[in-house]
Amino acid sequence: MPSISKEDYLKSIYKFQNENGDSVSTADIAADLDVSNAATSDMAKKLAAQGFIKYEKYKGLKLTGKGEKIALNILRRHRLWELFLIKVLGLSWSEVHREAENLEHNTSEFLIDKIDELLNFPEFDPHGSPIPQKNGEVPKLPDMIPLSKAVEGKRYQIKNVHDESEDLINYLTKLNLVLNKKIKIIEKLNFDNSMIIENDGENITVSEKLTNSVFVTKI
Amino acid sequence: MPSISKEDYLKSIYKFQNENGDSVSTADIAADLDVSNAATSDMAKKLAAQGFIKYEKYKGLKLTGKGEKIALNILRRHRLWELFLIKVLGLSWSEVHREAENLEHNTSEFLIDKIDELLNFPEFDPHGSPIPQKNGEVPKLPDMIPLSKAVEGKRYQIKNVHDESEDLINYLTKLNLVLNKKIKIIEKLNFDNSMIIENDGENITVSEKLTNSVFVTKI
DNA sequence: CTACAAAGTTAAGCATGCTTAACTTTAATG
DNA sequence: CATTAAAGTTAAGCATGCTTAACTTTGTAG
Ligand SMILES: [Mn+2]
Ligand SMILES: [Mn+2]
Ligand SMILES: [Mn+2]
Ligand SMILES: [Mn+2]
Repeated sequence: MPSISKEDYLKSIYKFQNENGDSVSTADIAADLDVSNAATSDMAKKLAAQGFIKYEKYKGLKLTGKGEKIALNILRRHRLWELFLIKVLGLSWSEVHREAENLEHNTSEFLIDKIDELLNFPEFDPHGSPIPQKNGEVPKLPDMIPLSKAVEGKRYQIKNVHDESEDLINYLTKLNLVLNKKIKIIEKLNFDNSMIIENDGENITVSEKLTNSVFVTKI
Repeated sequence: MPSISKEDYLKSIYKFQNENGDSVSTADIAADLDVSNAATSDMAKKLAAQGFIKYEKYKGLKLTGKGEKIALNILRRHRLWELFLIKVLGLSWSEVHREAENLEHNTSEFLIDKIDELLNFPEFDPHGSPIPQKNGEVPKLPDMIPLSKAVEGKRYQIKNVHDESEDLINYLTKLNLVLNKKIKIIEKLNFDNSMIIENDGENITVSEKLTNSVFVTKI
């Protein structure tokens, strides 16, 4: 089994690969994990030596099947813990990510399966992200667009929210822009790419940073 | 905050101090944590430098107030997790210790308090050991003796079981010698210090190793 | 196609927490 | 009280995972 650090590297590589396809730059990983580029180059060699990634100097990192399996397993642990902490222990939407970031590396497969069972084998976590199943399958997300690409006058439903920033989640909670919420786009402002949307019958203005992190489906 | 290793050292020191009083030898800690004596001597210096223990070369280790506070906090985490895993997730008596050994270092104070609350602020863990409370107080155990010191013909109740050995716990479960069980001492055998006891109306023979790890009160 | 900035890698070094081997202190024995 | 075995410590070294500083490669602009 890889170390805790290696698990986090593999998870991060998976994330970027999943978002942008293909191979991932050391700089992206470094920024994501808050370590130096040098540390990431170093680790890339070790991960490649152990067969978790393909790594060509200056060309980026790419998970092997073996590496992806680990990454998905860690994501599964992370997302099951998040859901469990909300449903069973009453933690809030914004608190669970940080907690899960540690628990994901310190739980036996056995316990994870117990949690999975207690939650009745859920497919999505509290941020709308798919929970990899025990057999390795990843539930399909609906066809989403970032809220920033939504069209004036149309109605949308919130289906996924990037969960890394506690500030973002706290802000969304305050605005009551929670998962599965239905909203309407009132106006897009070219000036700063902010947006006026209708939620709970009220018009609110949201920034570009927010609209890039919230994913929606058209109703 | 101390590292995970340091937390385990402090917990171990507390355990021996609590059992045998006074100061603890490096060899005891080393055996308990399955590291070399050298590693323990090394760590003793570091723990002393940080004010967690008093350490005199060749004279043993002793927790300071600061060190004891950490040790009790880790014990609290450990024992709350054990109870939680049994009560909420249906793990078995023998499985929880190993799991808790990792979880105890990777949970926020906040989450621990939530677990405490959900369990309604319990005083004892599944092995009968006291759970240090949030305010630092340690619930009092009844006056117990090791089963090995029990007297022929008298009746006793199981009140505490050392929980480090999964084999022991599995064996006890098989014999249905569980917490709070009432038993009667039929015979003590001087030959090998084994004992014949009555449990569920049946006579069973148990070894000295077992009777030294099970603690009882006289009924 | 050259020069140069940006991106990425290598090198050297540090902290932590271990190991084994060599050495020192303690305490029990005669 | 001198000897010696047991207990404990120090020394040297290793693995992991970081850091900063120096260097190399890549790709783009002139
Ligand atoms: Mn998360
Ligand atoms: Mn993590
Ligand atoms: Mn335990
Ligand atoms: Mn532990």
